[in-house]
Amino acid sequence: MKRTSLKDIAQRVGVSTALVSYVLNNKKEGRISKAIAERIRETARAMNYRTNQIAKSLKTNKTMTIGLVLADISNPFSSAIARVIEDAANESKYTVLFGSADENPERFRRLVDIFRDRQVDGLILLPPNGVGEDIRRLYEQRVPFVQLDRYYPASPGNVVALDNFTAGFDGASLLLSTGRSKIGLIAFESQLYHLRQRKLGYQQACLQAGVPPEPSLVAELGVHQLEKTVPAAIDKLLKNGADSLFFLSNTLSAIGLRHLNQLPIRVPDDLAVVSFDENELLDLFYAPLTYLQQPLEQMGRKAIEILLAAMENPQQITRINFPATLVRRRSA
Amino acid sequence: MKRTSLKDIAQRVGVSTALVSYVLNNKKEGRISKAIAERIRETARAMNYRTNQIAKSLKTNKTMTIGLVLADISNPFSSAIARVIEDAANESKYTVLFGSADENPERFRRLVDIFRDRQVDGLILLPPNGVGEDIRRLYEQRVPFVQLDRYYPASPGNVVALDNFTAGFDGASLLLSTGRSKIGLIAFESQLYHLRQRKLGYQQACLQAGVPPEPSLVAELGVHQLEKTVPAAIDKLLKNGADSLFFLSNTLSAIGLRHLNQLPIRVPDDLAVVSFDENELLDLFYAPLTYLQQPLEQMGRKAIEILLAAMENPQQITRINFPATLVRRRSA
DNA sequence: CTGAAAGCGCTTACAG
DNA sequence: CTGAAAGCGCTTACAG
Repeated sequence: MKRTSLKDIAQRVGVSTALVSYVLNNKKEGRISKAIAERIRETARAMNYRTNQIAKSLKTNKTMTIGLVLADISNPFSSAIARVIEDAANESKYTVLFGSADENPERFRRLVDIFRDRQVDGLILLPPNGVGEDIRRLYEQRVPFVQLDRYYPASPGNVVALDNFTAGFDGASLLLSTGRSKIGLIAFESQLYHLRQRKLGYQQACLQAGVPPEPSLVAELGVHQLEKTVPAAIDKLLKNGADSLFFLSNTLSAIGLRHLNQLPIRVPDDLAVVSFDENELLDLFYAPLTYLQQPLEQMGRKAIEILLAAMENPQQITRINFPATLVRRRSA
Repeated sequence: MKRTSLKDIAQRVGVSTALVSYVLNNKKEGRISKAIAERIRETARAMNYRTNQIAKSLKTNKTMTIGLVLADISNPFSSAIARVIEDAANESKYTVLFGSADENPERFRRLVDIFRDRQVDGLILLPPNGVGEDIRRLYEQRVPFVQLDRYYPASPGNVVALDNFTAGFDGASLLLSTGRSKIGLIAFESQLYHLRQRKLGYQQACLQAGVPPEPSLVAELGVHQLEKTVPAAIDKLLKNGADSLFFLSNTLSAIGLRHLNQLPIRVPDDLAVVSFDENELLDLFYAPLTYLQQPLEQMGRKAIEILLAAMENPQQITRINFPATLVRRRSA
């Protein structure tokens, strides 16, 4: 059963496909006789006409489609972002293609290429390590894109992210202000700028409080086997005398909490804890976690807004850092 | 900066676009002179050629694209499925468009229409309430699709789902076998078939054990305001004497656990608990939850496999129910 | 071994 | 008010 095309309608009504196209797109309003227009619309409805977006896209050079490259859609942070992007994009009639780069530069490049081959109108990127040059090239090729959450500060183009330095600073400061001076840091060994900034913020807060950060209180973990490395890191930091823990991402704290849950240690009395990002887990822990909240909804919407603007006017580039909110609860 | 087209390459090399198309697609191998082929390939590389999938799709009537309609990408169950689908689809060179229907039939229809307008080659659907007729119509229109997880038993077409009746039966049976006879059921009031089946399984298990299911032990909740209704339901069931709780979905148990966490009741001694589906939360609860595990990976892959087969041969339809695995842990 | 030509389903500048 | 025509970037049956 072939889909009905403009031509089918045109033949049935006895007009040109041009005319059918005009009325169905509400172009040239008023310059087409009401009677004909009505007949065309009716016939289109009767024949169950739906426009072939592929054909339309080929002609107009617009696919009304956005490519979203995430770390991993099954991760709560990624999927929360995906939802915001989906809704914001839909409101402007865009559909989103997504892919998970899995912290793998190769996969990232492949996804970007696939999306470009499909002629997406723009890209929202949460890039992994090692693709700074690729981002730069996208910029030079005038592909509309915005880096979201994660970004390469040295690569040009639009950015929407957190003020990660301040967030790290605020998290550590809270701990320090409650009398903790041996803050254990659980971080990724990643070179990702936003993560580096969080760590720098933490260090700055310590220095400023007259508490030189000790390397023995810092654990930097690879992305793999976290189920093993996080508990081991926690044990080590505790052995080294940590009186508090600062998790620099929700993946780390999610796993960390499971471990803390089984330890004969009481949060917050024996150990204060602060984490990044929201997560249902943080609520269920017996001492609801204090955390730094990213304004995801705002950030996602801003990213789409900037992307749409960039499609119109590629000259104007925007780089924004949103402040995190410190949500205080029982753990610190 | 215009993208380079086949024509550009053809002109540069001095051959027809047809020839360029042939060599770049490895068609007519051996029937094209090595020398020319090599020149074409080299030029394509030099000019940074990438094929325009939109144009190719228009001609071939294949977009290498799959539409995935979920309940809500930000829900862990949806996003876990999305990841499996993404990987399985990618392995076969397909890209996936996704959308969240939000338990809303209108949104579901809109998403399906949008995906079809974009000429997706097939659809993976997790349909909400009230779209049985739409599914039937898709079937009649010979659109390749498979219902995944949720489905309308009366609508024709491919299905990949859990054996929900047996899963419900097994969950309740476990509770009964450990001496619990007043099983409180926390369910959705939804008419969704897979949820109904879970409930029927529970009832059947009770009956078979000589424990007539009491309506006062069953709570069926609307999808909204669960943050309030789940705790209220739990309180009610406990008041009515429930000695155990059976959550029919992970959304329900996630919220329920937060409430149980604050109650002066000990799991499993005072109250045994069983839930559906995996979730990090289930681990963090002080009594790790016993739950019915869906073979998501298998189900997702099977869905793609069936979908690809359906694109080749629309006649053959497959309906499969996978068994759930009862994962016993401390809560029951 | 290679090319001219038609056509996929649209849109749109142009002409009348 | 309406239509003929070109063209978006590909593929492919056909002819030579």
